[in-house]
Amino acid sequence: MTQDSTADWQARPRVSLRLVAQAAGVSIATASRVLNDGPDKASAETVLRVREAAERLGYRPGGAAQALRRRESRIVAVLAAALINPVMATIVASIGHALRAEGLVMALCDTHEDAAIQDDFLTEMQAQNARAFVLVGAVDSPGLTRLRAAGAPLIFVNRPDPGPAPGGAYVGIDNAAAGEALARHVLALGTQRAILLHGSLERTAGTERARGIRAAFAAVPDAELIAVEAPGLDQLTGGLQAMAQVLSLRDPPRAVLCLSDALAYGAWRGAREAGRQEGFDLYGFDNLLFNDWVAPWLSSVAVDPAAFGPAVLAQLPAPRAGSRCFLPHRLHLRPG
Amino acid sequence: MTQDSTADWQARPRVSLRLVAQAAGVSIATASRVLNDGPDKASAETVLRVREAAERLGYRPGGAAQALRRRESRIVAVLAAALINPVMATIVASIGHALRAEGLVMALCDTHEDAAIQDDFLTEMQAQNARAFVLVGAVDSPGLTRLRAAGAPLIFVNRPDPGPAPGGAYVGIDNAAAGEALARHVLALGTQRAILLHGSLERTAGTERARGIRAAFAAVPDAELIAVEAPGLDQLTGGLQAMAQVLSLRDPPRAVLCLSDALAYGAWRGAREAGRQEGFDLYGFDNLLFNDWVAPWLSSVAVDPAAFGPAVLAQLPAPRAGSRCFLPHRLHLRPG
DNA sequence: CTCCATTAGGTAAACGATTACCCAACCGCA
DNA sequence: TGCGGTTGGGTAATCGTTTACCTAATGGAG
Repeated sequence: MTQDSTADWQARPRVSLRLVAQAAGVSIATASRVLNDGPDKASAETVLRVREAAERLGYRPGGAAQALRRRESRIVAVLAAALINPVMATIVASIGHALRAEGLVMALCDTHEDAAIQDDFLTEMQAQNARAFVLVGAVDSPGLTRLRAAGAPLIFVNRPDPGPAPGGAYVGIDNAAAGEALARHVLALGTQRAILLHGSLERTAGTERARGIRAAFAAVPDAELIAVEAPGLDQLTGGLQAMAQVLSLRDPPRAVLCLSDALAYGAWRGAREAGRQEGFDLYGFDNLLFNDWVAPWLSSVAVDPAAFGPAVLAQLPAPRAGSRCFLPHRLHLRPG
Repeated sequence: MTQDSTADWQARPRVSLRLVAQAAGVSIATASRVLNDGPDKASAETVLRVREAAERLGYRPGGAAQALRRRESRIVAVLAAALINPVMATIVASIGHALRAEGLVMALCDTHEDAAIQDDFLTEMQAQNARAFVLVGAVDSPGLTRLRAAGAPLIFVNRPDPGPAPGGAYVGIDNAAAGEALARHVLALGTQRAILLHGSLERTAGTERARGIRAAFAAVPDAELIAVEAPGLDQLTGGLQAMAQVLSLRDPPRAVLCLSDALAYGAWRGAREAGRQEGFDLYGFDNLLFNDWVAPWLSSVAVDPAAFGPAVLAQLPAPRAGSRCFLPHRLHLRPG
């Protein structure tokens, strides 16, 4: 009655290794060896015949069968904390691009900073024999702990491992150094007092940025740093509300150091709606693409997003726990 | 010497169906039937035993083996034309979320509007037995033509099939209607003359938006619409350069209708840098998330990005060629 | 009591690739 | 001529699941 279920649109029969081998007049084993192990495993003439047959038939190795036999697929699991954040989206694009150049495929999930979603995806990807796990903004979760303990290949991007002990490689800027550099620049302008506008400090990147900024301010006698917390998960709204606090200060400092551009966007709206946008100098992190176009008032710590892909790729073969690849950052100052 | 290669970190032995069957004291076949075909294929007691065993052992079906046997994996190929565009990134996130709720996995590729990259990914995904192909901004390409001809499940999102005849379902706004609505609004304000600022009209979405706008203007006697083309692929830079043209007009119209918010961002920068940002009313499409925060001067046609995921999902089972699912859009006017 | 239909579940053949193992042919050398 | 080493390539097992097919048991009808 019901015959073997098949995606009906697929070309039948599939161009399988067997077909190639038949066309070349060799056994499947030989064909596989030639195609995978290079030309040293067979006579030059055989190599040629097999290659030609594969080419002619348009052979593509079936991903599923390969993944089954080698216990490893060409899929790399990539988790992003919030694709709504353009900088993460760009990083993800860069990673995807680098992976594809190696013949790998990016499976992507937006975790919305939710541990349950993250774990769900990690488990699913493990069931798919994912080759590695790239976490662009990981949250701590039981599933992550499990993988860490199992020694799975983990790469943390842009936000170091949130766990107690780092379980994989890190790729991203040196957040503490970047924070310190930003703060030093601000101080060098003669600033004595500044706002540190931060979101939830549970995110490791933010913590480190704040640490660097604090260190720089602590190094200058009489310099004062007023920390203001932006409430909630949404950085834009949080920045807006935090700015309200700042505006209510008796003598608010001019310099406002935001731990991300999104916070700065929110803060700027707050200032603008109060008609006081001229009263502040805003600083951020990430240097969102649109800054030059619609937020020229913002200075920001910039990283080249295209640098992430190759850096992640470099860690892929064997991400050693605790290894860190720091990408260069620079301060992108607002014109004028 | 070299033993069977294995991702060494993987828990060995894998919790396979055989293990579950053994634990439940049934054959593999029975276990599979219970887990896949529902409880009607075995006695209530057997069902219970199998389910319990699977649960206890933490069984997850191996994606590779499933994909091999059923010729269909749980992977859905998603191609985005430019993840750097926040609206596409958000749409992609929405699609990914909806897919995951169905137990599907999103494999993502940023094509950069490049036919070669698109084809490469399509081919690779076909080799992985992808269940469907979702194209968020497709370009025409030989590979796409091939899939279309083969009757592959194609879903075009946000930009209709660029090919001569639609080969899959479409999900997105009714671009022509949206353009017409926007133009009518502008005309209703008493505007007689306006700029139509467009990028390359090879993109189907843009073409349709322009068509709608032109239709609305044509319906009003004496209304004048001046088309200005933004050169190049980068809409931001293109908008900037196009605005230079506009600024050089003897008596430029106040209203500037841009076919995307990115173009509008570029145009605004052009106006601002000339000190003439007060002289124009800008309109766009997409209503980027950041508009309310840093581009309050922009009115834009908005769609709820979260609507894309469910709509795509609805088309998934069998995307019929030519079927269209129009998402609602509304005009998001700038405050004041 | 016999016979047929139904149900429960086991057996084994796929799916497409990789690879351990084996065999045959050939080489050079004593 | 006999022998060990190398090379080229075939055979078959295996990865984990699905499912066509078969068997045995059970129940009801005649």
